[in-house]
Amino acid sequence: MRPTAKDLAEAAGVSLATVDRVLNERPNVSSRAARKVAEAIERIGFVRNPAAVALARNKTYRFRFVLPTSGDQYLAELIARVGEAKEALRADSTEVEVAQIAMSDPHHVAKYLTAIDHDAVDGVAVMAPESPQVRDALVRLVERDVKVVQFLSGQERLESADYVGIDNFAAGATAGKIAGRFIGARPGKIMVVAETMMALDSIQRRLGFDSIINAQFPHLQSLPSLETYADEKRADLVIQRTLQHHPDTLAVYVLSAEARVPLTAVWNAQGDRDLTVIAHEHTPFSAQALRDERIDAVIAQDPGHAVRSALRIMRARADHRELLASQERIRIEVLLKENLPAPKAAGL
Amino acid sequence: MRPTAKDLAEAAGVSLATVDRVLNERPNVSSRAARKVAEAIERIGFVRNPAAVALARNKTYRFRFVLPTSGDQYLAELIARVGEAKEALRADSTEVEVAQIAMSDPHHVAKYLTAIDHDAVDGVAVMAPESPQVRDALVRLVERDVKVVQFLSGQERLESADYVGIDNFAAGATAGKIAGRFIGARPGKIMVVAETMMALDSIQRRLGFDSIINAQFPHLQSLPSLETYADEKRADLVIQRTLQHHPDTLAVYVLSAEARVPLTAVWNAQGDRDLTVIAHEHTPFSAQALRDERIDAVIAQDPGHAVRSALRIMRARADHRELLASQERIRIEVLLKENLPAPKAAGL
DNA sequence: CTTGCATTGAGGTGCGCACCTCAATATGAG
DNA sequence: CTCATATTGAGGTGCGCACCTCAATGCAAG
Repeated sequence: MRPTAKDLAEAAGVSLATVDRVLNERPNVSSRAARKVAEAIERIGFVRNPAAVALARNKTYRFRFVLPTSGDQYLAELIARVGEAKEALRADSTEVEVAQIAMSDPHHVAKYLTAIDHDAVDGVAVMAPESPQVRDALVRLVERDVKVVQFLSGQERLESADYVGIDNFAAGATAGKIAGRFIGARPGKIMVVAETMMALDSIQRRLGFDSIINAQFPHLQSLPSLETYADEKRADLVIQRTLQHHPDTLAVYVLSAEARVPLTAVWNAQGDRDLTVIAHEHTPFSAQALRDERIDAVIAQDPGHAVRSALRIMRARADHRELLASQERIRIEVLLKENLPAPKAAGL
Repeated sequence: MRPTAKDLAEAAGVSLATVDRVLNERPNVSSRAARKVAEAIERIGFVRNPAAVALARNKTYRFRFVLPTSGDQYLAELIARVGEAKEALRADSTEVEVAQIAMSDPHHVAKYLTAIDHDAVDGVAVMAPESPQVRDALVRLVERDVKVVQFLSGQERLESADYVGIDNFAAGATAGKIAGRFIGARPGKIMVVAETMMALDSIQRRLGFDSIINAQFPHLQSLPSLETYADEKRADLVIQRTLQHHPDTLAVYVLSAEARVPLTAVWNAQGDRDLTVIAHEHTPFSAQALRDERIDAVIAQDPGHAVRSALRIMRARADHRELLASQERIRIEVLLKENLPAPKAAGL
């Protein structure tokens, strides 16, 4: 039979009350008693019954995802996954909500984060661009004992918070390797497009990409990043111009999650060129383009996994629990037409 | 406040006892009462508190992984992941164990499975080669109300059991696509090596591989499968002979999880040829070879994910619970040197 | 009407723990 | 020694549900 707290008290030679004080880190425990209990825990292999703990605490956890308003397909996918998790966690007294706020003004974001109070929320997963204001606001959140997860965003990593997402340098390097190997021996140029190069993740992907192209594919030259600013007309213009100026363009690498605007522009302007196309994130658009062989490869991070991982982390932190690091590492996935997940999985 | 069973009874206009009968599917409930309760569940949004259920049931779950004895590195990795899960689930009254049995004789495997009794085990995850005997034994296990998961193995899918693992045809197709694109325009041959082609998963991978090579890379020819039977001498021999007979060999595709024997033979015999090498599964060996650029790409299925998925499925089945299908789909991962996970993740 | 069975309700117990109160004892400072 | 404070123990309550017993009611067949 599995030992209970009562058994533990007996084994440690103390009362149940003292065991309770030790287990829940309450005050007024002598170091001698604490040691006795700790030793007994090891000796009899005591493990708290999480079900009983949850029942007795009768606490509801409240976690919030703070996401941008501007909605590309990847964001929509992300929100759908949060919705799924929300349903799945309803049983576990865990409330999950999404707040979408404008990310353009760092002060506004910081203000929003600062207004979050510890009583209303146990943890937040924040997807916001890098800025000192936001970083400070996150630090203050942590100080108020709100668990913080830096979520899929190119922020400087905080010591006091967890990060969920891929290594963007490595993701860029992966894209570079695929591009180089897919292109083959032909010399030529690679067009690199981003929504904006202000974002840290775009910068890191670019650096990773270039590091591989330069080191391993010297016959290829990656052109300066084009920025679309999510503006269709501008994208058409700069992309068309670039393709004209560089007739020897062999490939296109889209750094941002939203590939629709730049790639539509590319397809309009490419003529009869054979371009190797690499984009980021699995979305309905990128999946269809993979199937149509208009995109050759997609570098992706699974949004469902990211959401669940963020929730597991916040929950574990709230309970002062350890977690399985290997499960929380988000993989840099390489998606081709051939290993694309089936669109709608038959309910298993 | 979240509604309890008591609230549900009130809302349904029945007693707690009847609610209990309905919720736990006990006999002696009129269809009228059942309807009233079901309606009230919808109306007030009642959800059982899993913590309370777990506590009241006070049941310990027992799950067993039935794996082969013969140990390649992937199997070792798998067993290590089961060990991790075992530790993690200790708190949740869930016992996880590994049984390694010889898989060479289907009768022996079937006998082992048949000997498992319902009282001792709630679920088994079986990794065994296809055979009618094993399939029948699994069906009988299901009939005895043991939850069965077909685990990472090339078995004909049972209707009554879950499958955890990748689509091996798609995995082979992915390998084919990578091989074709990495090789480029040069015409030549691809050597295909397997431990044995008796295994269904090897066959499916081969079919997937060939389908892509034939359809998309007509300048490439994939040679008949070489079988090593895990015999180093034999591997050396057949591989050396094949390389001699086909000087225009451009790539090697190793179908089996154990790539060490065939690839060592290849490296010994390749001379100054530049070969594109594709293998399966992330192991210390394949990871190191990726880093050394002796393997170009690895097609992998995450063993940690597979183990956790199998456990989640068995647990959900035992509780008659639904589960999130998207979480249980094992991805066909493409690993390059650039997106290889860090060897030892710093504890997060 | 009576008998037998199906259905329902009332109520109790226990799962393992968190959290609380109150009294008893120990320890240290002065 | 005396008082204040720190430490400890005993005991109770409740979390939400599963599982059990027993009595009461319903209903239908004979």
